[in-house]
Parts: sequence; structure tokens; C-alpha cells
Amino acid sequence: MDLESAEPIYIQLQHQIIEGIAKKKLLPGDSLPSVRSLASDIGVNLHTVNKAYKQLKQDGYILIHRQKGVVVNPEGVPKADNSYRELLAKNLRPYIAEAVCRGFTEEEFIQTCKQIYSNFNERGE
Amino acid sequence: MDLESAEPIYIQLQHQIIEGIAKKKLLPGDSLPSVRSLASDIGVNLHTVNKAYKQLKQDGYILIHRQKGVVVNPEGVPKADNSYRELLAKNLRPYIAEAVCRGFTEEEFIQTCKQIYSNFNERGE
DNA sequence: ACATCTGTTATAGTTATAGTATAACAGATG
DNA sequence: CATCTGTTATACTATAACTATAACAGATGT
Repeated sequence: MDLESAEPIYIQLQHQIIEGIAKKKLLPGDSLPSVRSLASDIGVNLHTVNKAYKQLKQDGYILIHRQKGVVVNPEGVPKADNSYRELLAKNLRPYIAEAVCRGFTEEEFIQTCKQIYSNFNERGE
Repeated sequence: MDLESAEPIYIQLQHQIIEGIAKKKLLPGDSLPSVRSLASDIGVNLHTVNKAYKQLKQDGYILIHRQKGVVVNPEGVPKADNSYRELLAKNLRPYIAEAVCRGFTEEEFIQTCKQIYSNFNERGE
């Protein structure tokens, strides 16, 4: 966590949890710290953590049983649908436009993606 | 231009100009509207346009000859270097983590990228 | 010379977002 | 019944985005 970053803390938190799920360090059913304990752990306010959890819940990454706490979605994360695909393409567009301008070829770009993918698919970590 | 978007106007402007260069609708040496005329065209303040131009200049997309106005870099956009590659990977990471969680495979992801690339490489548009 | 265009800078104000600080509520647990 | 949970409400500060004017300095055209 970088509290000095331009990236909002609650966004960094979301990314970190999503990465944890992608890397299978967080498995379906695993429980996450309460908003209060996590907030105190990383030294931020309760609401900042709550904001991250709220969004993750909305996106189907986690479930929240009032008193039992926060749990990684036991059903797994909702599969990619059309609206996801559209949003992804919209988000990637500016990066690819910049790559084209800088002479960063399709092959190089794909190689970069593959390398990142491999970070998440390493088994037995 | 979507003045209602959560995406800041000056960012949208940057993206649009970068896309123009990527699609070769804007060629090296082409001149762009003055900050004032562009601002009045899209109905925003002079400073909003200036902020976008400033960043584009910093990134080497455009040159600014005090009185001659704004011009697409005649030398072309600076080629991808290591710091660019690092930043790109850092930026792509969250999108790929999400894709992994949603069962969006590497092949599908790459297919998405290729399709976007093809939008920029279409000749004779 | 002079008006006019250019990018640039400065100042000030508004609005929205991010984050903090408390407090309280409601359901579940021990 | 105290304590933990997520949730909600309110209020405050700091910062970013945007707007509104105004002015400056260099170049151009008449």
C-alpha cells in the first residue's frame, strides 16, 4: 500500500484483493479482515476500506454476511459477459493508441500481456 | 467529447489527439487548433485545453512554437523505452488480474487487443 | 506603429472526490 | 448483556478538475 500514490487508497485496495484472487492466494470461501481491523492494520479510516469492499461486493468478488464478515465469493467471480468485454476494450483503447504512436508493435504488446498473465498462472506458489 | 463523463475533460482530449495520431488522421507536422479556438469549439475553458496540450507536449506528442501554434511532433512520437514499458505493464496489470478472475482467457484477451490494434492499422481511411 | 493572434502565467472561485473523524444502529455471538 | 460485525449518517479537511478573468510576451499582418 502506497499512501502517497496518486492512485486512491480504496482503488489500490481493490486491485490488491483482485490480484490475490487471481493468484489464488485468496480462494472462494476465504474470509477477509473486517473493515475495522483492516483499516487499523494499514492505518487508514474505516470508510476507506468500506468503500473498497462495497465496490468489490457490487462486482461480485466478495460476499458480506452481516455478522460473519467478508468472504471471497464461494461461487467464484462472475464470468466475463458482454458488458465486461465492452468496458475492457474501452479501457484498453488508450493504451494501445499510445503504443501504436510509440512504435510499440502488436507482437511486443501481446508479449507484455502474456508475461503478466504468466504472473497469475504460476502454479504452486 | 463527453462533458458528463467521470473521465476528466483534459484526459479525454489527450486520448482523442493520441488516437488521431495513431490512426494517422494527424500526421507529423500537422497543426492543431489554438487553445482558445479549441476551447471555444468544444465549449470548455482555455485552461482545460492548455492542460491537455501541456501534458501532450511533455510526452513528446506535440511541439509548441510560441506564436506559430501547436504542431504534431515532426520527428514523430518518441519511441517506446524501458520506462514506458514498465509503466505500461503496471497499468495493464489490474486489467489482466480482473480478466483472470473472470475466466477471460489469455487467448481471448489477446484477441481483444488484436482487434483494437486493427482499428489503428487500417490503411486508407 | 498598432491591433491581433499566439502560448503562458497568475489569481480566484466553484464543484466534486478522497479521506478522516465520530457517532450511532442492527443483527449475531459468546 | 457486552462485544463483534457491516452499515449508515454527519461533518470536516484537502485536493483535483474546471471555470472565469486578466495580464504578459513574442510574432504576424496591415
